[in-house]
Amino acid sequence: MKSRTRSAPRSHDETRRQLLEASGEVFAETGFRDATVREICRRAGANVAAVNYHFGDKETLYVEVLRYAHGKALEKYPPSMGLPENAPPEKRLHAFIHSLLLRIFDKGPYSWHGKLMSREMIEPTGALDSLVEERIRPMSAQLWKIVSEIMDLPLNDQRVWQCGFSVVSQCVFFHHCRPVVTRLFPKQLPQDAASIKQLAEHITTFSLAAMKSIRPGSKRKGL
Amino acid sequence: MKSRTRSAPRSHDETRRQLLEASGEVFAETGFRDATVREICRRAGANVAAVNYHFGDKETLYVEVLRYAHGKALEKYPPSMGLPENAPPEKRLHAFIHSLLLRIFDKGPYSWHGKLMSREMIEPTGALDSLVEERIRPMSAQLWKIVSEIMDLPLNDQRVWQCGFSVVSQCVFFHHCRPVVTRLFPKQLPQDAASIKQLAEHITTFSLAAMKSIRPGSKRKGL
DNA sequence: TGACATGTCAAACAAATGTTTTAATTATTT
DNA sequence: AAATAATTAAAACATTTGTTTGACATGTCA
Repeated sequence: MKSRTRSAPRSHDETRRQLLEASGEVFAETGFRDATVREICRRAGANVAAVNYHFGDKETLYVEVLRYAHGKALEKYPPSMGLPENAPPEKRLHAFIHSLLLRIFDKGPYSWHGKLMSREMIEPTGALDSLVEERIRPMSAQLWKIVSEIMDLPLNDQRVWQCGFSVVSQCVFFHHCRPVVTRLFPKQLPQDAASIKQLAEHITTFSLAAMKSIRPGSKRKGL
Repeated sequence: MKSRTRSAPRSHDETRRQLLEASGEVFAETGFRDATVREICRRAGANVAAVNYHFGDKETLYVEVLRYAHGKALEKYPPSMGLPENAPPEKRLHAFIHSLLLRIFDKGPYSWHGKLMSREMIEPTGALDSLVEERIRPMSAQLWKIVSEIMDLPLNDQRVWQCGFSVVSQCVFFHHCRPVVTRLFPKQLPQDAASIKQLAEHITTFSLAAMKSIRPGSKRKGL
């Protein structure tokens, strides 16, 4: 017991990681309920009892997977995209939008992150609470700060709040409504890096124009 | 057999209807898999065997419910929005946005229709194909016509297509991301008719400003 | 009224599945 | 090398749940 942390067995962490990867896939494909522990363990090359041994139960595994996925995605595509804190807000907005799109449309080994999040929207589990507080709220704060600077309005102004959501909504739309968009216009869904970049530019242009027009002192006020 | 349709038993259709209503609620609340036949029958005041007797199995019941919900929603919100064809496109855009929001935030007895649609986004069933063709495509065509007029661009221009989606995305956002928005800002979710109206005005102003700025010949072009 | 069809109900069935148990295996430490 | 702790594996367990069954009730028609 004394040297337990140091003497971590060779393949413990490896099995744990394999379980996380496998369950990420399975949960994304079939949802929490339809995902079976047996299938997860099969893909992870582990025994049926492995989930319970390493995570306690299926639900705890799910919570850990959400954490793991979001962490990996943020690590791969940081919201600032390497931009300095004092860059002009317009550029930071573009970086924010572009990185969010990249995370959403990522085709890499952690692409199931997006699907897991979508499922949480429809059917929130206990995992969502901590996810919102730990990951999403800080990101939102960043966005609202950017919007507030662009619109030259205080952070608690309702217009800032609304415009922030207008920005995010355009980013997550293609992700959440993919089945409908696919059926309406099979060719138009963002696929490669180029089309994602183009979409990011559209959303940035669209939103910037709107915000600058809404902000106080602007001459153009919509209709 | 000869007089079977005429001599339909007294409570047959009634039980069937009760099952549809009850399962609509339950499917929307918990999803297909988590919905139990026992709970559905309990709410419908029927026996556990009722689902299998009337619909064959649980899956057929689900398909029938989607049909049923679709019909009810169309009945309550007919696609026509009451505005004349030749009204200015700005006003038609506002009407389009407002009515879409009203549909989304409807609190009526068939409000589970929206949730079922959301679930179809995550996990499309065969029912989605006809739903898109019969209901969503005509509505989209209306919107793109409006956007095309506002931006003074042809219908097949990619910018028209993108801006149309930017408009819709803002409308469906609060519906799809409600769990997150609720946790971030519990007070800010549109609840009553007044806040829905206000949101419709924001989205209209935001989008109009953006589109007029993007359209050719405009002096302001975002950043 | 009596025979027949139809719908309802309680109970049981069968399959899936999360979890636990117990033994075997492997790694680490003394 | 022996002992101890940690991990894996196979099997069994317990519960949930969709479905079926056979009896009972009810309405229809001869």
